[in-house]
Amino acid sequence: MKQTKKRNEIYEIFLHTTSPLTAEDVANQLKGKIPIHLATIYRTLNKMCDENLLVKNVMQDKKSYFELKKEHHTHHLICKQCHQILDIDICPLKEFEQNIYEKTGFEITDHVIELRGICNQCKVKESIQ
Amino acid sequence: MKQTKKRNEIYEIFLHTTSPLTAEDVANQLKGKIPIHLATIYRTLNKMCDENLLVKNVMQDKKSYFELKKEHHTHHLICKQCHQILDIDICPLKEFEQNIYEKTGFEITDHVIELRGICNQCKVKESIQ
DNA sequence: ATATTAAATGCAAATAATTTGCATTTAAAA
DNA sequence: TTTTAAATGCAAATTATTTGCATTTAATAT
Repeated sequence: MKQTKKRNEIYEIFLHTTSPLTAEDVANQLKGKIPIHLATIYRTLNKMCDENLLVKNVMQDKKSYFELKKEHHTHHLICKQCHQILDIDICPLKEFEQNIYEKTGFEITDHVIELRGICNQCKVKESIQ
Repeated sequence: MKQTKKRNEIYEIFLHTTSPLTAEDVANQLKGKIPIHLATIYRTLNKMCDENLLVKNVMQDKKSYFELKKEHHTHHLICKQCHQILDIDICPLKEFEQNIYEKTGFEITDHVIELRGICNQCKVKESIQ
């Protein structure tokens, strides 16, 4: 792969964000900074996934979300109110997958979890009103 | 809501299938039986979700999957080889969600899990060759 | 330093799942 | 049986994403 300004700028964004981003999110962050076509962003993001720099993940809104690939994968808490996405490091499926394997012989190789609800701040705000 | 032949036929399909179906899956099952437009299928499926007869769920292939709504929700094991979808009744997130709530105050109200891997049959087949 | 080559980019057009507007039909209520 | 609101078919719109192609650019060999 070739080192370009655009590629670096995109990668920088992920280095400074913990929550998953769509191609459009990336485009918005680059707006005003550098001119870049949305198709290029898509191509770059997908390539970075192939190179194992990022991971892609389709959420219930039918959009692809990208984020930095980490050794130990993380999951996310998505607040339905303020749309903020919180990272959690614990994976609740370790044991479960082992269990399933023992019981059924089905070997789970990868999983996606989407957790939605109301974050603490929003709940506090709600209770005040 | 109005009782129609088409609606009933669609609902019947779900009563006799355990795995989640796309609108196209439904269309294929109805092909030859009754003439029905794909748009009608989509509208019916969505309405049935509003009526809490079905639940919709977007998977990593970016398609919407529908299935019968049950009291206790189920999860699925998707075989990457034979594409069969297996139902599992256990939900691995009960405790976890409680835990998250206690630690962070984030109240998880709904979750989606997609579990992919290789089913027992496919693994056996593989080992034979 | 320069020429060469393969990858990256921009742009417009294609794709694919799903939705929607509108005219027509049909089930249920009056 | 008439009335009315919901259901249906069809074509066209929508939305996120991909792709073909011409052009530019970074990395490589000379």
